[in-house]
Amino acid sequence: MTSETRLELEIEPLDLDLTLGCGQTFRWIRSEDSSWSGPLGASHVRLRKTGRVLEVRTQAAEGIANAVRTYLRANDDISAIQRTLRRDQELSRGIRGFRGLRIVKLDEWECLISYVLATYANIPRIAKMIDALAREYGKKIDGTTYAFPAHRSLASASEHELGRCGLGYRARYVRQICEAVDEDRIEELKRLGYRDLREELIALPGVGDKVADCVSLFGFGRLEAFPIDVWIERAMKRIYGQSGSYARLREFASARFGPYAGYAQEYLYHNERMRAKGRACAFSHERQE
DNA sequence: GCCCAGGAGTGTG
DNA sequence: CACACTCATGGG
Repeated sequence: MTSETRLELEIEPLDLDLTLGCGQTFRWIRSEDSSWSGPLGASHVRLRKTGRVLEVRTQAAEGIANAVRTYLRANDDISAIQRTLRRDQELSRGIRGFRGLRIVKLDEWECLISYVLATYANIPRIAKMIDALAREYGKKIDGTTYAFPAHRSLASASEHELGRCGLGYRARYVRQICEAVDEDRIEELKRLGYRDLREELIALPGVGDKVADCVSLFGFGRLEAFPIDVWIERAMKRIYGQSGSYARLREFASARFGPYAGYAQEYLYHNERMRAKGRACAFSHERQE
């Protein structure tokens, strides 16, 4: 007896394939008609972009328009961000093709757990672990979709039970984080500046430099965060000739990209991955050896 | 079978 | 500070 809601939004620029396709978030599924479906908060939505129109279909809920706009960071001024980043000589030639790549705003708790799971696992497996957790501990949204588990629900599970979702050694970290962080703690963290937030996140078991920056960026929306994984490390060396410790690379990125380092990171990340797949890539010049 | 994965923790030089 | 080793397991 639930009726489907259909609405149209305009969020520009926006490329769903680039934004939801790989890396930032792990729960969206692309259909053959190039629509994307996935859980958004407590609802299940289907997104499709035709021209400038973003079509949203969902079974649920008031406020879905705002939820989508928040999730896709509709208020980010991509043109202004790209104008700023284009001052970087190396970045300037390629980023126009990434205009539709937006940073997403994930739920803080979901993001924290997801990126702890993401350590030393590839993307298909990360998606599988999260899906298993949602199926086991998340609230059922509709026939096949489960919401990401709330803190209360995950906290009720033992390490062994969590391990049955295929988490491997990560089960212990999830268990420990459940003990160290609850909803109130998340609210406190929201009020911190990036540096303090980062410090508090790193203090958590299973959270190091990279995960702390991913959670700062995708969960807490701190656009100055610059997560450095193996792909970014390669890009920094290949394009800028930079290598060394995490702190050193982070300082380089911060000085170079400033308050929008997070967007620069996404552009570099996607470019490097496309390059590895042998596709046309934006910033192609070599600088190694 | 092999190699690698959006790393982190721990120990050592 | 830098490096080396381990962690548990699944995808490609």
